[in-house]
Amino acid sequence: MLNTAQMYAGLRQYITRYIEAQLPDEEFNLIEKAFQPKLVRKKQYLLQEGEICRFTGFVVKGAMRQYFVDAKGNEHILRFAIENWWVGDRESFSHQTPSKYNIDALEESELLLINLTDLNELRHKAPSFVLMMQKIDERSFIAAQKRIHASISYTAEERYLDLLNSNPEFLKRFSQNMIASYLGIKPETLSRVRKHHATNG
Amino acid sequence: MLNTAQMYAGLRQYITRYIEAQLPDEEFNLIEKAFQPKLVRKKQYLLQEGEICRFTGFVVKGAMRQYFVDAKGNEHILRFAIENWWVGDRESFSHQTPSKYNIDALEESELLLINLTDLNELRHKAPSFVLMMQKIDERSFIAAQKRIHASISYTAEERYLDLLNSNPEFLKRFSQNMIASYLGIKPETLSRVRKHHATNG
DNA sequence: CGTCTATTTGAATGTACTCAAAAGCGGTGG
DNA sequence: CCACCGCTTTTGAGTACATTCAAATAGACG
Repeated sequence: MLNTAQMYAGLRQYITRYIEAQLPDEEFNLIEKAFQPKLVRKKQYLLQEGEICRFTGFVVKGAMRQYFVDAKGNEHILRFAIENWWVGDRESFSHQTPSKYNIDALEESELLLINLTDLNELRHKAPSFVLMMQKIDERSFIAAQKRIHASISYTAEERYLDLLNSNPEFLKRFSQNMIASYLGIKPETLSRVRKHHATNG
Repeated sequence: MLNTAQMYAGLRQYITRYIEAQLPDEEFNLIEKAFQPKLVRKKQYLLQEGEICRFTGFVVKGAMRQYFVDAKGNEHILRFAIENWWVGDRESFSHQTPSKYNIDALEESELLLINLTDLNELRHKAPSFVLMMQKIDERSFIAAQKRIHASISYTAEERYLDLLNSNPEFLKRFSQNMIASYLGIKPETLSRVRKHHATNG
């Protein structure tokens, strides 16, 4: 359990690293004022399907997932968010429309939240923040594109190996049910894939 | 075949609509200077795998595709770009690293290209352009997320119906081979899906 | 310890793929 | 105008990969 000073320090460090430049105190003070700390306990929701996403969150500590439930009742995890990742439904947040997604905590998580009004204000007052957002958007888009690349051309086993390579920490941290859901396969299939991969090459 | 004035007029109209505000002449003059017209004939490449993507392009007229070739030699189309869309490999362009993708013209296409240096200059000099880019990034990310959503939870038929709904113009404009590749299925499967959908509901 | 959930294993099924061949379509040249 | 060529689309039969359903085993947590 972190105190608020530690949480804001985490955000500051993140921004500084991200923009690869000094972050002036006066800018960070504005940023600090705009973000509110929030504790989300395991299995609690930050967002539920049908709600409008009012916040974008920076994960200081913990692990969240964003998922949706399809017509057959199957859960599909779209993304995980762990320390130093951002969480929220971009579409719902920007357009202020109901979300198709649920976001909940896989572990007790400590977030810093900002709402759309405050974020738009920061866009005008804190150039460092704008730069950071630009870079995040770029990175998010590239990550999304890689995911599309993987999902349209890889088999279940290849997607697993790709994840093993790109985000090995996920495999240690999350249950196989969660990993399977993220990979777009069934837990039984993931189990078989792992067995096959362990015995063979 | 358009003259250059018509091409720049197309870009100006696009930006104006996108930012939902007036675009000052002095800003547009800067933008105009930064973009170079380029004609790409059918089947010609704008980018080939292994090259660094030096340009981002605005499609004034025509149709382009971005695709990659997997280990088995199968082509997978990541995205199409038609009139008023942007084309380029974002990752390669931003990081100036070799691209995994090919971009070629499905029809004779007229583009306006900008390189990274000029784009970064525009970022400083043309606020309208920055705003437009912000909105494009957001939109691209949301579109990518939808594609992930579809590819991890929909069957071949559902993906086809989703495309039929979201981009019906693609189906009129591109061959079934192209559509199949975009959907991540084989042409034979698409043919069967269409037959099934035509006879049944 | 007992309960609940996660993971593994097995057998049958289904969806999409591969390979092969036929049919359709568009453009070119005789 | 028709014959031919190349390319796309369709159709068929067999196959592979992943799913479903069911049951057994293993782990986690109170």
